[in-house]
Amino acid sequence: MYNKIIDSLNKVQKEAVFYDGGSELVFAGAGTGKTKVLTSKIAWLLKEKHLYPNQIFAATFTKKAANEMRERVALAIGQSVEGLWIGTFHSLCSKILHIEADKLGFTRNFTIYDSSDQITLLKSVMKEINADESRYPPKSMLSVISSHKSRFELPDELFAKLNSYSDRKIIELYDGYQNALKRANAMDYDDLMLYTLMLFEKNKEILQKYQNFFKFILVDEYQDTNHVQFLLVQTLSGGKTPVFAVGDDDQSIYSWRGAQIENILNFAKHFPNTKMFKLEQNYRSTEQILNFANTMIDASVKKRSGKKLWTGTKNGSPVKVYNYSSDVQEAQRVCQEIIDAISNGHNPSEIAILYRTNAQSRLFEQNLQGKAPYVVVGGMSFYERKEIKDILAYLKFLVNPQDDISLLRILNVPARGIGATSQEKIVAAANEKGVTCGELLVSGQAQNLLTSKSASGAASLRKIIENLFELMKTATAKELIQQLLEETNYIKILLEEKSEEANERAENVKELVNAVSFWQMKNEDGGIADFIEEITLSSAIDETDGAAEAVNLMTFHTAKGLEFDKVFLVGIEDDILPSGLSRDDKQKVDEECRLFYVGITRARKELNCSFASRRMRFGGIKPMNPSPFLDKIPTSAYKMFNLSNEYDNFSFSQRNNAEIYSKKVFSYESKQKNDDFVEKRVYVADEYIGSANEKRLRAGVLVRHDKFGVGRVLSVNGFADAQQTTILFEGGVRKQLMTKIAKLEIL
DNA sequence: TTGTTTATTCTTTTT
DNA sequence: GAATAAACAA
Repeated sequence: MYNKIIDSLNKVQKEAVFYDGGSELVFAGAGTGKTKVLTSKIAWLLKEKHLYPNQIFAATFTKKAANEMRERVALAIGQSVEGLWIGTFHSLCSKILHIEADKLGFTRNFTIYDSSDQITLLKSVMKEINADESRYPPKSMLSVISSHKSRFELPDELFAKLNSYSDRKIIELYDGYQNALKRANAMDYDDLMLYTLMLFEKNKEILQKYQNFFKFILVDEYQDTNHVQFLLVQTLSGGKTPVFAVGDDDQSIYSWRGAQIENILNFAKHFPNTKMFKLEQNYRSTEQILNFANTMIDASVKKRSGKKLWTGTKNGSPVKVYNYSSDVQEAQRVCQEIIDAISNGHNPSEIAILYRTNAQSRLFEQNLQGKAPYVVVGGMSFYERKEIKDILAYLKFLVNPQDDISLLRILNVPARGIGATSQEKIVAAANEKGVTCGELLVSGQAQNLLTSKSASGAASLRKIIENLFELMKTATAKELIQQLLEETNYIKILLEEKSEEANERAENVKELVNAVSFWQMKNEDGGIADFIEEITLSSAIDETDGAAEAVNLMTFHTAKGLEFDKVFLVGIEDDILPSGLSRDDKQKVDEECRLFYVGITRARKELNCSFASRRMRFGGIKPMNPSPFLDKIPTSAYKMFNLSNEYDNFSFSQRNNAEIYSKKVFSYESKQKNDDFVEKRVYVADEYIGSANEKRLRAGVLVRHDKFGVGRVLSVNGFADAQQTTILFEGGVRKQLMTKIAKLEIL
């Protein structure tokens, strides 16, 4: 098998795999066999260089990629690769930290806080130091903190170079947040890497241990590494261990998460005697799709390493670009085409709908519902649901009793009479005594602080927790969660509500038990702590069942690394792609362009892009324009279909119906409410008409032409250079003009 | 203290 | 439109 795989490599791929002179950087364009090269390299190291699996450190971007590579390596060398250090930076660091936690003042069973835990914790810190939430929005504070962390900027140094009050408060928050995490024996995502790096910097013996341990370091998706990750690789390599980095600057789409595209562009400077390889032969897409991608990114992004993908695959079908009248029509048409394709024998799992934001999935789901199997990857995950987070909070507290965030979440869940006032009392007492809330509760001191009703609630929670602590010593993960549900009556209380929603929640909780059981079968000696860590470090893509035969719906970001025969890129509109929040910053716009590029290059055989002229956004219908990225592509690179004048009335009435149902107007009896309904309806219609009054060129707008004078636009067809405007001028003169040439002034 | 309704705010991407 | 916060009633 090994020889067969090596033989199937092309010339450059072979050179990269067999190179034996130190660090390497492989620029691997989309679909050029990146994973193949990585797995071949690992197989080569094991087979030809006789390394042990545990001497190889390989960082990937998702767990799914790691698993896939592990399997492929095992297949190639025909034996198990147990012990291979392969995973995301987060999970690899977590593995090291679990071993070395005590050197950093944590215990082995520290908790990893997810984003909602982070917000709760930060908010509690803000309360403590009197930071106003409207002035310091927790969410944006967290992103500031995160970017400091990803650049390895610690609170102490930041305090040293302060200049204004505002800065100081933010660093105080950062500092307070870090201390609170430590008190809770918890780390956030950034901490996993930050603390590993700090461990290596502080403790040279430990660093040497790992440096001697690893004989080869591989990093996938190198363009998406942040500064701390770069430092980790550099430190671990120590200038000696070869680093094999693979990446594509054209697919750098995570700068908002701290990724530095400079890492890949400056790789040769950072690692001595780097050998560079460029993979440019694409094995995935048709010539038409590649041409579409290449011309788009060539024209839009200047700062690139520069490479040109090419393919031997001719005879593909042209890329299609559709202009729809509305988001509703877009969803209907796209879904109908998919349904037809499936009935013509297409495999649903080879079809994908990709969009910029998760919110866009809804209309597509509605139109596929009951007509075609589909999966929505990402968005609100199963583990983010209230009921699941509740149960997990119990489990997290049991694993790490210092975890106050989890304790406060379950303090009154299910309701046991410990409201906001009681909770504040406990928190205040804990702060005063310098202990955790958990300690107060378990020791029984919490009860003494409270009024009789709340005190008995606290006592019953204490009892539950003590029982579970005891059970945890002997029970399996599955038994523990079952007993937990039993003692808290969680499911029973839900079922007593007798509402559809509560029933569904109860079902979800049962599903969690199933998930634990299933996991336990695969991880026989794993404890509940391992289960929790696995799900907190999983991404949406890891959770999806690859075997499911279903149409895939996901964001451009989530789609990175995947490929499908038939791809629909929807909502390719200005203000969505690029996002309105990126529009003013050239660097951000470039990243959005690369995001579009990532989307395009997911397609193997067929690519369809679409944009709508109107779209429901922020609770209203807004006029939309095609993405400026489409303008950059020569019209010869695709086939344009303008359907913006069809089905207008249909989408109109459907929207009004949606309005009626969403407001539940029919459920109101009173006359007054019915009047509201009428008003609402008029309002909706007004918005449609209102859109024409905006300073945009579309039907209804008054324009002035140098020669023909003032006229009213009847219709606008096509876009970019090919866009034509039909105008009825004063005196009944009707003209069809090329927008680009006829300098129209919008009145 | 708890559950419900109303008001307000904020709308990107995720390990 | 949705999620969250605030206000209110019980």
